[in-house]
Amino acid sequence: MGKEIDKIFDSFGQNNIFKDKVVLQSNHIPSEIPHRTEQIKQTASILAPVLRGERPSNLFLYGKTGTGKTLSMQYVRDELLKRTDGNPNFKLRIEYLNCKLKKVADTEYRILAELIKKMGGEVPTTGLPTQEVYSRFIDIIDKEKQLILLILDEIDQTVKKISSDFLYNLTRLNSELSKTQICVVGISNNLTFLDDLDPRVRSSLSEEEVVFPPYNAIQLQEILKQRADLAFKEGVIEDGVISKCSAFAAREHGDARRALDLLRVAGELAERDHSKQISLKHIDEANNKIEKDKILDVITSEPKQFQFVLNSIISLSEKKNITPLFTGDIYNYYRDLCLKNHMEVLTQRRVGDIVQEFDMLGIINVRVISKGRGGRMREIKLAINKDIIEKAKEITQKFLDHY
DNA sequence: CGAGATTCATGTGAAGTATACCTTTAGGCTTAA
DNA sequence: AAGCCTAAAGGTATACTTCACATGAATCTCGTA
Repeated sequence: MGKEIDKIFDSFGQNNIFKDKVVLQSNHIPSEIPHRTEQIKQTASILAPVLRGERPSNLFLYGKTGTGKTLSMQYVRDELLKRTDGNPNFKLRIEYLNCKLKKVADTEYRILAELIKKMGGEVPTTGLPTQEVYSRFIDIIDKEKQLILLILDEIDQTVKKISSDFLYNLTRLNSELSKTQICVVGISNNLTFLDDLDPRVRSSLSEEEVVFPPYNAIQLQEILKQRADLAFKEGVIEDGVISKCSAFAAREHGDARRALDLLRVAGELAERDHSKQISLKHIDEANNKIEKDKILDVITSEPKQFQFVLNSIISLSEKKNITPLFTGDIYNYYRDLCLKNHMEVLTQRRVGDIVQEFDMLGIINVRVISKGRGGRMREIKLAINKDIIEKAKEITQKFLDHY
């Protein structure tokens, strides 16, 4: 036993793939951001007034996932902080918040609570009127004279739960603040997000806009090469690996984050194989692994009723092998499942909403169809491959066996 | 035969309810002077 | 009398339920050719 472990750790120690893995991790901010100079310049010049202690225009960034929005914004943020750090004349705070985080920042209340926490305050998870949380937020911000830059990432994800009044209020907070000034930077993946917004909100939230176009395959290759040189030891990358990575990512609307993840995971897999090189095979494996991990992660963190519903969908589609499932079938199966396990049964209304949420998560595909006299219903298909379905079923099954 | 009415099974929005938790307040008890 | 604890009152966000109306195309109806 001891020898086995020694073997594992020893071979891990003599890492022959990575030189510096950090540069491939998604939170890493490189010193150079290729092909985004124009966007960074724009952002910087819009936000530059903060350096004189003036409030800049509210700003809105949009582009698809992995086009460097967050990265560029964080780069600009760091530069701004570098220049204001230690300046006694005014204080600059830049707070970044990702609104997509389920159960953390996906409602008005929770976003405010999260912001307060970041500013060093405390707020209970429930029980307070939102208005009260709002005014606490104002209090805590307005305690001392400062300039606040609020970066709300992926606000489009929450637009259904957040009234546009909230966004409007945020952008107009300044009138309620005496010492502090605030500026809102919104980041959105959805290019049509602004169109669905109340015109008042739109005009005040996006006084300025910066668009991030997707990278093309050539640009992706350059990005990958640059980072790979830093991350990997010499010669560990087999020919064609980089171009395959970028091809994969280009297929996904030029998602650079995806490409980098691919490369990193492929490296990890190669390391685990004790290979001397990262081969094309590793890229394929990495592609599966990433997809799988991402989905399984989401499923695992879902509450039990959601797991029951998902389990019903999986079991039903396996058992009957009818690929398009319909709402009614699923609900019946789900209800039996609950009864068998002595669980409370949710209403069909609610289950319908849960199914819709799974659709949003990309685990299933849902389409409302009308079968004429046969009624109207959702047509449901699993959107994940066999391999993942197996695992997903295990997860949800585990949940089930507890009862 | 074809236009319009009907129908089915669920979609969907709004309003209501249950739960878990928060603050405030008033009373009761303890304590120290 | 001041200070502290407790419990009740009054209030909220969130997840879920209830109620009522909306949908959209296959099917039916019925007047017409």
